[in-house]
Order: sequence, then structure tokens, then C-alpha cells
Amino acid sequence: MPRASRPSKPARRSSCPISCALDILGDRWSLLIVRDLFRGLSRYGEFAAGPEGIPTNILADRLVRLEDAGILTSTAYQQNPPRYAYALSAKGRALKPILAALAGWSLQHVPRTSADPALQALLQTAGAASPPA
Amino acid sequence: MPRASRPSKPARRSSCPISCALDILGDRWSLLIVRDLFRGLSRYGEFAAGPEGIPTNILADRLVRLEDAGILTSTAYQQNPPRYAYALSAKGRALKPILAALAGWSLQHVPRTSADPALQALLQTAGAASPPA
DNA sequence: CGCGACACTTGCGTTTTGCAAGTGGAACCG
DNA sequence: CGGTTCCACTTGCAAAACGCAAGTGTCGCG
Repeated sequence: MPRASRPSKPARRSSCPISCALDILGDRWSLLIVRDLFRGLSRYGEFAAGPEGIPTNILADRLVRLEDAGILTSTAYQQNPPRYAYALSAKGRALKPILAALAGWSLQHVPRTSADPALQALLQTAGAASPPA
Repeated sequence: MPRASRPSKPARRSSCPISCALDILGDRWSLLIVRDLFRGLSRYGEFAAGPEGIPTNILADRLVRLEDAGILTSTAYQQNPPRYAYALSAKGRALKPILAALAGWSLQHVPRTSADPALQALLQTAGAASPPA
């Protein structure tokens, strides 16, 4: 059974919006997948080939979790064997200010960080929260 | 030896600013401590008493890590036994837009989240990112 | 001296991570 | 038509991180 969604809910720690956001996104990989989706990547192999080298079992797990959270959607681009392309939902596109804030902070305060042209272009358009669909 | 700093560096995954930010902040607790510091809390017991219930060993570990990362500073407010008050550095205060973006996203997209008055006041003074009109 | 508060530290079982290797089906090659 | 490659995962397993609970040391108070 591919694309398996879990029925269980991990239960939130509090109703604080920051805590709830971290319950969903608070790990070292989830937002990197979101970043790659913003850059136009859409397939498993593309995420796995990124410079950070995400382990493939973690990648598969995070794709399921992010889909469960409504942040991305998967659509089959071929039937046999089933293969999926991933894309951000509106909820996922709304994460752009978070990525922009993280990137801005690192560029200012963490030595030896640099945004490649594709990321710079993404951050340029971060101010507006409602891009044309 | 209290306030022990570690000499070892975990090594960053890439030079991407988002990846580097997550190397430092990419877990479920670090930014909650930063949030509490923004709210004016400064002592170990105050952090431990928060609604999320951070385990005390994790709290102690994160305080050391955040200090190592230059995000917070600890100053002794009594000598024997040594007791420390924690405060954000400039680097830590620069994290406010990240907290604001996380909170804004949750309030809009995660059901049953609510910012208490203290957090609302904090988000009011955020650089300029989230209020969606 | 006993007691509680504060700020941690330690033990230990559970969960998550991450490396590596394996699996299954289509496609290409000869 | 067998063999190899590619793609997208899945599985095994050891190491690390997590989280609960209990313990430690110091001080202040009665």
C-alpha cells in the first residue's frame, strides 16, 4: 500500500501557534523538502539528490507526513508502477514567509551561508503572501 | 562543571541558509525556549513550567546548545550554588521574524491554535510579515 | 536538624535517525 | 528473450536522540 496515511494523531503539546507549527515542521528535514518544492522540484529522486543528502527512508516518511498535514499533495503521473509527483498545497505555499525568515536570519547571523540564485529568486517574492495561483 | 560548552561541531549539511538554520534550530524545543525568552522568562524553572512540559534534561541540553550557538547568554545571578539567568543575544533577538512567521502560519492554517495576549503583543512588534488583513 | 525549593544530572527504556542494502516493475540493450 | 539499468521506494539494523522518573547538591527557613 503506497501513499499510506497514518490514522494516529501524535497529539499537540499546547495550543500555542508556535508549538503547533513545530509539532508539524519541527525537525531537520521537513522544511528542506518544502524548500525544494518551492524551487520547482516534484519527484522523489529529485529530493533525494539534494546537496543535504536526505536518507531515503526519512524522505519517504516525511512525504507521507507532509501530505497528512495537508502541506503537499501527490498526484500519480504514471500508473504502473505507480509514481507520484509532489506539489505544495495552498497551506504549503503559505510556508514561504517561514523559509524567508529562516534564510534571512542565517544569511545575517550564520557565517558561510549563501543563497544560490534559485533561492534568491524565491526570497525576492517572499514579501507578498498571495501570489497568483 | 556546569554551563559546559561542547568543543565538537556537528558539521553543517550544506551552505544553504535554510539548511544551516535548521541545523541549529531544527527540533521541537529550541524555538519554544526562544519564544519564552521573548516573553520575558529568564530562569530554568520558568522554562520547565511552560505548558508544553519540556523534559528537564532536554531543557538543560538546549540551553547549552543555544548558548554555544550564540543565541542566548547566561549570567550568574548568585554564586553559591551557581544560578544563571538566561537572556537573548542580538543574534537571538533576530529570530523574532521566524517566530512571527511560524505563529502567523499556524493561526491561519492549523485549527484550534490561539495566541495568548502576551504572544499577541510580541507578534505586534514583529518586523513586518504576518498580519494578513 | 529536617524540609522544601531550585537547578540541574543520571538511568534507562523507547523512539527516531541514518547508513546500507534489498525489492519490484518498466525500459533499454543486445 | 535474458540481462542490466533506472526509479521509487522498503527493510534491517546500529547509533543517537528523546522523554519519563528519580536522584543530587546547595541554600533558606523554622
